Amino acid sequence: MNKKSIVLQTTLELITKQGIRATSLSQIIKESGVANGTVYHHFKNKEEIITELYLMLTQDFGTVVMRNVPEDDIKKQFSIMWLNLFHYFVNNPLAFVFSEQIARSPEIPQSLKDKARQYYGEIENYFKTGIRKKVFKSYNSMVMEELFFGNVVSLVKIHENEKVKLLDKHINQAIEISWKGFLRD
Amino acid sequence: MNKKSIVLQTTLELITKQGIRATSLSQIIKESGVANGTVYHHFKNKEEIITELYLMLTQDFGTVVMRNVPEDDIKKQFSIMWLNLFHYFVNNPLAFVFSEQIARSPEIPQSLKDKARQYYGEIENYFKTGIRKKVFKSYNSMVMEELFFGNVVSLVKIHENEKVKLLDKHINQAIEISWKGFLRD
Amino acid sequence: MNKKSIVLQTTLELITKQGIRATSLSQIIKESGVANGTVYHHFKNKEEIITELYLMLTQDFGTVVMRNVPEDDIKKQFSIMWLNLFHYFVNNPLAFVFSEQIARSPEIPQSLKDKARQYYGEIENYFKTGIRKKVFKSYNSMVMEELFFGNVVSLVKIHENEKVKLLDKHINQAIEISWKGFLRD
Amino acid sequence: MNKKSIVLQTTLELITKQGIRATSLSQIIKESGVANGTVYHHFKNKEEIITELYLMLTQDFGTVVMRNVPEDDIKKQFSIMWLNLFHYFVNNPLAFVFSEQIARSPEIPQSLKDKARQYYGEIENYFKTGIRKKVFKSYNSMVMEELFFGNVVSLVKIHENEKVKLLDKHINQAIEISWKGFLRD
DNA sequence: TATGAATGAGCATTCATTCAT
DNA sequence: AATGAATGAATGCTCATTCAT
Repeated sequence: MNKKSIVLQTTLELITKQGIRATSLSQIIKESGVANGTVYHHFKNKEEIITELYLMLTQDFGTVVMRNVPEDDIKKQFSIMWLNLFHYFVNNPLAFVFSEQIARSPEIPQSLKDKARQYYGEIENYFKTGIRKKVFKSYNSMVMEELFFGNVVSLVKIHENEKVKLLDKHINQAIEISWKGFLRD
Repeated sequence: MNKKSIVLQTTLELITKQGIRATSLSQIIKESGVANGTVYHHFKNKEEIITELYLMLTQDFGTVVMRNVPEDDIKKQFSIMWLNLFHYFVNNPLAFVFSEQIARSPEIPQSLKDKARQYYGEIENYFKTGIRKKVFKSYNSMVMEELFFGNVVSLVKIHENEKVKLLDKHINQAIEISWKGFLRD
Repeated sequence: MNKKSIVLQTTLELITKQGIRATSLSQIIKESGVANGTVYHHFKNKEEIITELYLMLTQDFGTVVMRNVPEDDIKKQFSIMWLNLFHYFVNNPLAFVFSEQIARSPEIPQSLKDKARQYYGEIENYFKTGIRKKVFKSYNSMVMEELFFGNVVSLVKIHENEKVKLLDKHINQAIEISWKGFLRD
Repeated sequence: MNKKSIVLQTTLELITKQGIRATSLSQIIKESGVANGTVYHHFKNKEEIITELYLMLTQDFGTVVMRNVPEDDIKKQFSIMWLNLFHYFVNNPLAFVFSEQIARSPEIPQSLKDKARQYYGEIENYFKTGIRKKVFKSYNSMVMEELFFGNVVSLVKIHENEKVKLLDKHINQAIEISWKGFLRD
């Protein structure tokens, strides 16, 4: 494992723990046991570390969400997508942090935000298909996506909070609530 | 308007624009035109400014959410609560930022987070009543609250994004989706 | 003597010894015994220290050159001006360094360079008068000024070199050479 | 063109543009497209690049100044030498920068400075001959050289300044002024 | 001959905070 | 109540240089 990877990995961990702004380069350097200049040999500046990290994490985002999604059953598709996203965030806290911070933080350049947006393309397609098939009511697709996404996020937040033990039962309830909202009456 | 208020107001604006971590005391001082020491005369440290700001913003949170909520009609209650929360966030971006950052950021002490939690008491009651009245299915109440809350947040985010013009139509769709999810079949 | 003056004085000495670029802020801080942040309390950045120093040094430049210059005798005027400039540079090495570096160095903003230029106004007038009085041949006045100035600089350089002891005799020779060059045949 | 030459050439250009101190090795490396270590393969350190460059530029200095200088006519000799030097500096800005910086900058070792000095030997001889032939007044020869040299430099500076268009007329005036100063009355 | 990873001292600057007035 | 001089740790970054390949 070369120094560059070490830096990336360390940064990943620190940001996950503390957020982007709270993570200083000095901390990254100290934690990773790499020399000051070494970081700058591999990265142009601090932002580039974060950008690279972000790209690493999001590049497989689209495929992750669609993993094991069956061909036909639109309801099953919903559950699987929902859980895929949920587990992805739970297992990739940084990806979650990034997703949450994307809208606001100026640290993440617009180009990246746009790139992230495109990963949702598959989700958008899903909802449009659902509407065409008369399963979902014909709501605005951006609203649908955002609510779907937000529902997953809400559950991840409960999970993260750690004060409450999140059970499978709760997750299934959330999926059910989420699903029902979009249905045609 | 005394110096203390000026500092609070300036901080409010800066945090809204840039987030908590990105807002430095020097910036607050420069922007507010107040002297270095004056800030420290009124506040013990930077954290105290934020805490005080947070308390200012959230103290009327509970009443805001319940404003104009009718006695009987549970569906109308839902819409009004939903919109109250939505408009509150749209008009108080800092409150929104805080809400979003509460879960994660270590800058906000746990005591405050707990305090914030209690404001949701009214919402919790609402859902419990709804379940008792057999309008809502008996989901876990924390899940319900969090999803309700998250749905509002999702819409605020669309609104904030500014790329898309959020119309009343979209808001009504969101409320409908949100409401349907919780219903008994 | 307040901290700001100490910083200015220390910087003056260091730049005189080492040149502008060779003088680091850390050095200024160490040498002046002032805290890091104190410097930045008084100056916006390193450039501002240099600018302020430069203005301090050059503001009396014009009057210095014309000090004790007699009314009538154009030859005596020449000698006095020449010596005024010479001694000014010898006694204000930084002013000399600055003068030398003005043309090239990008550290000194154009606005300052222009300001410096205007101090030469008196010298320009002197030569124009001399031409009108048929004492000097009618050379281009910028050429005359620049050569006059350059002659002084040449002698200061010999003086600075320290390898050769510069005697009054040499200075007088230089003034004579300088004077004769401009004369009408 | 091998890597070593590329490095030298790039350094030459950068120093000409920015001065010695402002030119960093990293810049040289970036600009020349040569690898980090390659520079250190060819040069012991940064100073050696500059030294080598300096020697390259000055080695033909003596011959340049004396190029096409006629045998007899002492006045014609003066003009030619003057113009040779002028054009040399105008065409070799780095040589000019070096000449200007020689006296002060500690980056250039004394040994080099002495070496440069010796190139002026021919000029020294010229003036001594002139004095012997009773054309020049018997001024100190170092003073004469330095003023001669300084006069050329003054014109180069006007030329460099670019604000004023330097015409042949001006150059001829400068040569005339320069020449007249040294003459026996 | 040429490469580029690695280093750590040093740089200019920003930060939250203290304290005398 | 209000000021602003003073502090020094910390930040992001550049530098010249070393070394194994």
